[in-house]
Amino acid sequence: MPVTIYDVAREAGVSMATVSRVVNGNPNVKPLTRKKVLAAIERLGYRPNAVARGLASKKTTTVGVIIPDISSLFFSELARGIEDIATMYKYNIILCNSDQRMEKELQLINTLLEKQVDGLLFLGAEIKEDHLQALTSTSVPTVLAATRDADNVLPSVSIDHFQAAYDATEALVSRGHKRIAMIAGPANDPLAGLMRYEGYKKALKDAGIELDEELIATGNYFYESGLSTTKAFLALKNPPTAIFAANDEMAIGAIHAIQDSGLNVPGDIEVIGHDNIRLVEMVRPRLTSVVQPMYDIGAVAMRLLTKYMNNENVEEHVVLLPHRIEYRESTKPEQA
Amino acid sequence: MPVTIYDVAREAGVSMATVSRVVNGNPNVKPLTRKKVLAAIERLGYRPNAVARGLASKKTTTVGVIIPDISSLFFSELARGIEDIATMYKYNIILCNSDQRMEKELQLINTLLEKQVDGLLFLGAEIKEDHLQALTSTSVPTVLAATRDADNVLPSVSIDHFQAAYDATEALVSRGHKRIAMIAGPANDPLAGLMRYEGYKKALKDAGIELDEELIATGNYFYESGLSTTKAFLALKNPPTAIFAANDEMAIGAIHAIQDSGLNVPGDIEVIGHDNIRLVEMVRPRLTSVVQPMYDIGAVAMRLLTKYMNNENVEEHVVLLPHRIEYRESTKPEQA
DNA sequence: TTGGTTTTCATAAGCGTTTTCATAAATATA
DNA sequence: TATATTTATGAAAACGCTTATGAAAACCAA
Repeated sequence: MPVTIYDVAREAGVSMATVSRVVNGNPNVKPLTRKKVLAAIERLGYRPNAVARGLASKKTTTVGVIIPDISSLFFSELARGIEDIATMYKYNIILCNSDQRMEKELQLINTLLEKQVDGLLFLGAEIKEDHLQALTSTSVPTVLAATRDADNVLPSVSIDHFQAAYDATEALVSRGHKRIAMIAGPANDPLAGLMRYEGYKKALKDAGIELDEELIATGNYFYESGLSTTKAFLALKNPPTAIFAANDEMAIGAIHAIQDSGLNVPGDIEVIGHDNIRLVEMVRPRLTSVVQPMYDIGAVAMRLLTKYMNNENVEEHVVLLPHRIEYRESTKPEQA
Repeated sequence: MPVTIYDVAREAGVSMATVSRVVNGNPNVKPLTRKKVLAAIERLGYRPNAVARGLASKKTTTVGVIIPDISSLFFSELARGIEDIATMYKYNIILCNSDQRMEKELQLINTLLEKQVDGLLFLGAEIKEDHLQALTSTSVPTVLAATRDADNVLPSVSIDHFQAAYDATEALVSRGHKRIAMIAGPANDPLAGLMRYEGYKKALKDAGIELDEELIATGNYFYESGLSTTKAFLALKNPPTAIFAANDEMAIGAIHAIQDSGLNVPGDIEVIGHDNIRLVEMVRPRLTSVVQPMYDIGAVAMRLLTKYMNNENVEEHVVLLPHRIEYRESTKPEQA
């Protein structure tokens, strides 16, 4: 029923091949012919069928994006970066939520490959052997965003989580704190979970501060867990004087727990978060946070992927974006 | 290079048709044959080509989603609802950001139709004649989510914005307020902007309160605009005693502006927001807000779309989901 | 057995493009 | 003018699958 390239060809009095050339901007078409074809297209309201094109050309101008949870402030910002660059390079995005469940992740990889995506963007936490297996056994280029496989087999774009956490802790140390608590992420999250914890430990060690197990809690990145873990900290006989949370939501939970107990931030306890999501500006006091450039990670990852899809040369397949600390009112000015 | 259905057929000693039947779960295959085919598939690592299938079957099991901005807390929650239901019905999502720019919206509609999506979900603010034109001139079913066209031509899922705003204002009235300010949305946003404003006006009128232009500000839905408009309110010789903001982010901005000026919420000024995004729990005092069930809107819209795609019967093509007010600490308990 | 059903499968015709490949037309070169 | 190049076009073969159509096989009742 819909009008096809064949209809246009007949209407314009040329062959399908010529119509195809016109549609695809092939220069080898006489201007007059091009005009006739364009007129026919207009007259008939022809709309090229991208599926047929995909079959014939073996390109879909579509990339698959596997993301843990699009409703998270963190990932949705990343997704926006991905989509903007994708649009710039004329790609569309098939977006899938994985909830970090490995089984689902593997299944999604498969579905997306069935759909013949030209490339794959994988966001998640842990990259296991099965992931590597699935992602490397295809010729479809893949880039990891905001994560990294242990052996740097796959191209990836992220920040140096260890160093970022080190810097955050160090900032607290340099403010004279001895009892610095950490609300860490789950240990099965090697980067945002484990690496940040390692960075924290190293910073303490370098400062000659002994690790106190009581000051380490594990959260799940949600506000609620920041609230509850901090309540527990405050109940200690010797509570912390500073808290570093592995992400901002938990940090905000920490702030509220502190305030709810009648204490002051940063007066009594200083708090520093991680990621610098938009929320940090929407709390009082506003949250000091390690800037993780989510949008840029998405954008750079997508850009990197386009290079692989075009067989362009790539110098560095593991890119670490810079991080920094954005100081706000949840920490005191550094001592002179 | 990749293995095709033909390879599987040869390997299993059957015809392509039979392989196709097995892959698609057609029951008309002898168990033994099915087993042979499955074994061959396994052995060869066959992965069906969805593009070829799409061309042959004229179904892509893909739906297009046009969304203003995925990085917004509001829309990303909606998107999650859409995606979950889509997954449930075996559809994939092509996600596109429109930034509410009409030109881009129209272009995206076109692109998605080229990609032969089985259905279209459109989220945005204003539905103009051009949108209607583009969306009704195709046989691809479309559902509007979180918005509605003026004449209810297209299927849609949303809430009754007028009534919701009425209720919110009325709640403030019933608490004895006479000077109730509103931070409205842009007037070119017919539902969340205009309708909520109308609801506010009507509630005041019904309460016999005269409209004071000074107490009406227009924001852009961002935190910053809540902050600045409220600062202006506070500078009035006769400032408001209650504020209704057209969305939560602006309401939170309002709270902080009030607190920054040394006043108390809800003691001096009560604040009520709209949408009930996750943020409302992350402020002190926690924000009273009109619940707009974003996730459900997305989910219901997607479900509705599946019905159209399957030619199922649909009783009501314009669905209004219920709203309610969730009371928290930014408002005082109702007077006895 | 016979004839009628029902199952099970193979053949082959699309689906709407892109992309060789070959040829015709136009232009340049000698 | 004749020949060599270049440029424009068309014919037709993929691309990998679904889906009539219809034949063969298997089953059943009489």
